[in-house]
Amino acid sequence: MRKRVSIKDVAREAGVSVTTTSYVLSGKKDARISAETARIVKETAERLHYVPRMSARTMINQKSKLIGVIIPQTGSSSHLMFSNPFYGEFLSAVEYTIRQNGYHLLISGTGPNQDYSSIAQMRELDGIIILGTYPCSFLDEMKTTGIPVVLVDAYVDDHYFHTVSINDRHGGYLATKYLIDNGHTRIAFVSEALRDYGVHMQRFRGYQDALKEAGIGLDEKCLYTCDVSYDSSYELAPEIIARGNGETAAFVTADIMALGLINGLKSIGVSVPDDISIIGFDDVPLATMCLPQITTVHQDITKKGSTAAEIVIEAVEGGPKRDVILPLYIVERDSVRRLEPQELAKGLSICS
Amino acid sequence: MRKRVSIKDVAREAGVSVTTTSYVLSGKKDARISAETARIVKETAERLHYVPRMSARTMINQKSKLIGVIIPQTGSSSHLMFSNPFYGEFLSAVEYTIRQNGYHLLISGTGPNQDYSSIAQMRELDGIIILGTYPCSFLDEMKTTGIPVVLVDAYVDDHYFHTVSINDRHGGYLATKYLIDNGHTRIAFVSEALRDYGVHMQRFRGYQDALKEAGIGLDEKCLYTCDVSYDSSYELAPEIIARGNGETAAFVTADIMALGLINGLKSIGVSVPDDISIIGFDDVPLATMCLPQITTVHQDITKKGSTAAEIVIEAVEGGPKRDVILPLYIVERDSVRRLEPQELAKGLSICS
DNA sequence: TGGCACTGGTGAAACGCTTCAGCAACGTGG
DNA sequence: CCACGTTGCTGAAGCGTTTCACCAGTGCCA
Repeated sequence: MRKRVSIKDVAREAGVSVTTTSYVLSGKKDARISAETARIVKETAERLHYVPRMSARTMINQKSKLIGVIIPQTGSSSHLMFSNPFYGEFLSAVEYTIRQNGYHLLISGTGPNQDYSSIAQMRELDGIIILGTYPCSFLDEMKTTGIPVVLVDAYVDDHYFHTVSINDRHGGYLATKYLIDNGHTRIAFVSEALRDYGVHMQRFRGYQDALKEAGIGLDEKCLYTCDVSYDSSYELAPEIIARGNGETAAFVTADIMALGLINGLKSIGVSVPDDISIIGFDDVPLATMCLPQITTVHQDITKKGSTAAEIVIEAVEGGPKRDVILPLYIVERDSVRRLEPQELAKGLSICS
Repeated sequence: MRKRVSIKDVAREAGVSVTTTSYVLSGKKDARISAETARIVKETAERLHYVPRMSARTMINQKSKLIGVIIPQTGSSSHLMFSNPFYGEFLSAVEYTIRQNGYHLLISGTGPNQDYSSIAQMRELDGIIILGTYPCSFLDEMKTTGIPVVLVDAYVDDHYFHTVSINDRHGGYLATKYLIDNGHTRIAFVSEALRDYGVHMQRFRGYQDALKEAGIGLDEKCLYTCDVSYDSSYELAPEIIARGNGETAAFVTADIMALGLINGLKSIGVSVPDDISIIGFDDVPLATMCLPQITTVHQDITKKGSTAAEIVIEAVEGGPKRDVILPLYIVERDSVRRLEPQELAKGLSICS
């Protein structure tokens, strides 16, 4: 394999200096180059298939035109970071937006002993998009690098970071209120293990808000935890029934979990929404592909991705601090049933 | 923001030369460094949070430790490259394997006028994984760069490229034969538009093989085309019924399409598998999340991703040419119904 | 003709790192 | 005491770019 052609080769072949070649090819408008020379250089570069190397450019401008994305590892498996379709849609939007702006995307899942701030420095990333929540020490490290960071779906109160999110608390409130408005009073809350700064915590707060507003007491027995994955919530179904709390509805904080739960319940003879109503969160495409179609809190995942990408690029290019909150709303489908007044007293029949 | 610490800073602080510092930190065993000096240098580097820059290393070794992945844009949308859950699972496996080997992953979707060989050269990618099929000119360009390429799910007959695939033709054969063995003789074939070198073409060949073996003539009217997406196949449902070919079964060449079709049929009152049987391909997680659960041709997508990653890394490090064919098999679920002999004569009742 | 501005171009330094070649000091065997 | 190998370390070149500073030539005006 022969050596790759460098700017020197183009210069020699075109009969001009490296400096001139560089000026022509990098298209600086203030450089004084005659039209003829420019033509020759461009032609020569074309002919030799010259492609400038980013590594050399990076050394000089301290800009790599590379954006990093960090995606959380959900659950226990070490590399099923895409088990939730949410990530695919998000990533797709980020990649597209980044690319349209002349950047490229470097992705990394999260491992136990991965040092992301090192990766960021090693690769001289211009900016980073971080999805989900992480230990504060990690974010502190990121801060010291001085690289712009956009936090998505994380509630970290630090002026340094840009953020993109939805009002998860309000979403949780809306979901729960929707169930209440449909006559439910015993409402299970199913989510990932609650962590500070996480979206699930916020959605839980919203759940509490709606309960409180309706004068319904919080019953800790109605709180369930599982991984954000289909299988994990599927396996949760028997436990919910076994506990015998008589819930007539459940607010599940991710559609993928809602679907797992619905099918898990179905597998043990409990029907949604006949026996129990379920509302999800996210409105991933999956929510309409199954039966019953899932009533859920809609958020625009693609918009979330493209917004995060836009912000990080703006920040790289000197833009101001930004915090964007995207809208959200309930979309009514078939997984929630209206409870008639006379049913209220009875509670969930299968638990009687 | 202060200047980033470089190897010079470490050297000065540790009171040794840059050369010595480099030898210590890059851990060359043949370098002759006293234990004491090594200790001091390491300590200093740690204390200053020194992280070597890849761009500088890349210039010297001509190795970027960067692997690229190219994912096809499915359908007409410009950035829904993850509309098929297949990609997420594949990418996840690739990313994990790559990372475990000290590489990082650069991803790029496909755009209309994207020049990937330029990206590859610009970023000095060590290797590339290409998913799906592309115009030959594109592959030729990749070849001229001399960068190792692993083709996944593409039937290109060129010794230069490594490949990872399954026996799609055999898979198509098995799927079709399964339908035939269950008593079906009028069998629709639903796939993406057939292209040379593509997996769908191979699956079609398998479909033909099985038909021929069973003495069933190929009926062009039973061939349907749509995008590899849920929505596109959903919308195909009315057309299949409208054509009135009396198919009692369909072989759909991707699960996501199979699901779209099933639900599309359902929406117009046609039940799977009661009215029509459907077999899919891929066995994505989705296939078991819906009702009926989809009978399909299983392939190990995660394995496909990790294998592609392993091969590309091996190739980068001087490994031999490799062509891997992964196993596949039918997994029986609920979307195919056994047709009883007396039903054969009648054909599909709804079309009568 | 001298002074000056403008045009079109070049040389060389710099970015951060690796690595070759070489140097001084110190045994060690003859 | 010389020759030679070994140990521990360093100087400087070089990777492919960009960019600052400078230079030669030309035209123009006073």
